[in-house]
Amino acid sequence: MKTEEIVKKIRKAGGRMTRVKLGLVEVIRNAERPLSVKEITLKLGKRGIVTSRTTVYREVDFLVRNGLIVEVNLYPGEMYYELAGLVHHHHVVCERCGRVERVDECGLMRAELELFKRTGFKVSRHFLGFYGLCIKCNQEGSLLV
Amino acid sequence: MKTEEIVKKIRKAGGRMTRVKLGLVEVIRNAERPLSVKEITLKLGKRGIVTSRTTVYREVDFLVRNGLIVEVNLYPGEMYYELAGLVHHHHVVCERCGRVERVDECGLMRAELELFKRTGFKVSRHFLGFYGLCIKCNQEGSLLV
DNA sequence: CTGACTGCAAAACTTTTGCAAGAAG
DNA sequence: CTTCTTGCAAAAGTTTTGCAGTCAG
Repeated sequence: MKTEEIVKKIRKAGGRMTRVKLGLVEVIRNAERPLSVKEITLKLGKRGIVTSRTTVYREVDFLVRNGLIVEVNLYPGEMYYELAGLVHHHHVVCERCGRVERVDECGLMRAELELFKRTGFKVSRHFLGFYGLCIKCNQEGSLLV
Repeated sequence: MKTEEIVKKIRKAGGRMTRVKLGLVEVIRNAERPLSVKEITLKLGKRGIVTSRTTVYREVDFLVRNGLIVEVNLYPGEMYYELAGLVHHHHVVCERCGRVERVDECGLMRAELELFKRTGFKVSRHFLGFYGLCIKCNQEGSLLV
């Protein structure tokens, strides 16, 4: 999604172009994994956009409601966000070092179709996360705690 | 998992047989979907086991650490729990009426194997939830809001 | 000007922790 | 009698809300 398109969507939704809104989209666009509100606020600060967490919560809410970013229920305790409209993918979470990576491709479309045929449940989205040990932590596992 | 086996596991872990621990396992065993701590506390109360949420949090923690129940990251905001050792399955969540149902069977084993071959990431568990409209809400969708 | 945005303080929630009293084994 | 359990109160952490001042269009 290009900046132009984003600006258009924000305008269409009655939103105003503020430093937080634009910065937030940039921060999320440049992140290589979903970010929490705390992380977003920090990254905004590093770009010189000092703001309150309250404002970030409100802007995130606005952007989610208008389909510019999406919630990712990656880990309990807090919600994560990533850019909407990415190629469909899922996440791999290392439970030791916390690294999060994307897994492109997903073969769940057929499963959803069959679910619908069998039960009438119409899936609009799904969440899939793999939790385990990344290759690095797996190798270190035998040495360290 | 039978009650006997559960009692044995609790003993082995150094836990004591208290009304909360036993009641909690029964409540979760009889639930047809994962329950939150709030729900567990309520259901315990209905069985005459009045306790504090603090205690439920602690017992849940004990039971998770000892593999008797498992966390289910079903919905943001709070954690859900269900009995461990069930046949591997996932959940379908209706975003309108909130109904949660199980979907047995899951074809992710091969995906995990391929992930390991490709990246060395060793999956220990995965979470998959389908979110959408159940058949009832889907039909009412055109009539109501 | 009007309505959206901002930020502080405070509230609402879930979850965790300290501590002293109570109970299981 | 040892150590786990319990529950209250308080703390910690995320998220929401009220309100008054600010700013975009």
